[in-house]
Amino acid sequence: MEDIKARTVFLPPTPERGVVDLRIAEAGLRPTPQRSVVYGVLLDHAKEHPTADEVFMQAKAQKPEISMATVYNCLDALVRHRLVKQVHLDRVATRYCSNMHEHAHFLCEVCGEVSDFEGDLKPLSSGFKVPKGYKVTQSEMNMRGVCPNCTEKEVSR
Amino acid sequence: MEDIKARTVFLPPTPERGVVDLRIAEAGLRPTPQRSVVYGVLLDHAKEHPTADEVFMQAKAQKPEISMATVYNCLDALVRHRLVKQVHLDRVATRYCSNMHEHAHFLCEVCGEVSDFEGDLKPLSSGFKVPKGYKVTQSEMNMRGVCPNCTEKEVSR
DNA sequence: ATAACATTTAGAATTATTCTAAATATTATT
DNA sequence: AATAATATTTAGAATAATTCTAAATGTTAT
Repeated sequence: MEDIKARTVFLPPTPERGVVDLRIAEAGLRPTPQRSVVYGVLLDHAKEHPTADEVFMQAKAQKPEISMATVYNCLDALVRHRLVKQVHLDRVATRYCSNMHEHAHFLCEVCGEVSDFEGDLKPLSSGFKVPKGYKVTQSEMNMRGVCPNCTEKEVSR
Repeated sequence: MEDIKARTVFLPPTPERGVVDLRIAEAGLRPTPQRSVVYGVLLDHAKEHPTADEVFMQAKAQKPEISMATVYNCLDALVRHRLVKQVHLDRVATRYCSNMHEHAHFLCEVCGEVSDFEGDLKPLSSGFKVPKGYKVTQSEMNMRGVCPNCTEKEVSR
């Protein structure tokens, strides 16, 4: 079945339009229509970990005048205000993630799909020795390998 | 002092030329002059976590005919054969790391310097729940924040 | 109402990376 | 040793992601 537990554990229900603006405001950002759309797209597509380009296309469907530059501006603002996280999985496009619960990312090297893994990113509890004097504000844990779907297909060759 | 423990803990002595070729061969790669130079640069500059472009410039100093395409080819070959690791810290250029001991990376958001932190990247020991069926072959842990040098400077303003 | 400031926009510019096809080097086969 | 097959390197073009720029628009403060 397509219902892989790892991908569903964390996802909170998508908030209604309006709540999105509230969250943006709470984060200390002015809730412009563009930011709402961009953040809304990310909340609706948290599982897919979309790239800036994918966000742009989705956003455009809702607000045809929006520009790529604005998407980048909004994404940067949302990241700075801790509403979304950047995911740096490989040499190509950065992905964005609106799931702010502690979790790691997994990239399937066969199909390219990104999944969420539960766990603690706080350096100490995750077993990393942060040397004295370093102030850690963000962490990111990424893994790669083969997802269950692709393992199955490989076996049946 | 500049001698930050976190950055020196892991670094093995740079192997002599020839040993470099041996290691490349052991990894199952043909040791071409270009690969030796590229791998040598990475071993000599492990602390700096250079980008492809920085590797290119260093390599060029030793072998002026080398091309950027070759640097990318070599880096990819070295990564595939597990002699070096890619470090994906942000939206810009990928960095390369010849230190294959278990460790995390830390990016100082003020000065941009990358440091190594000791710790275990194996998902289980680092506290991540890998769901059944996922095969993890590589992990990467990245943190960001402010390094001791920059914290000091900020305080003294 | 006006000034100051923030945000958005289109498009150009930049940067990192990949692709392409020819040249060169290496290894295997005769 | 000569030839064929294969792998690697090369320069440069092409692509893709991201950043920059300057003008237009929108918002907040005076």
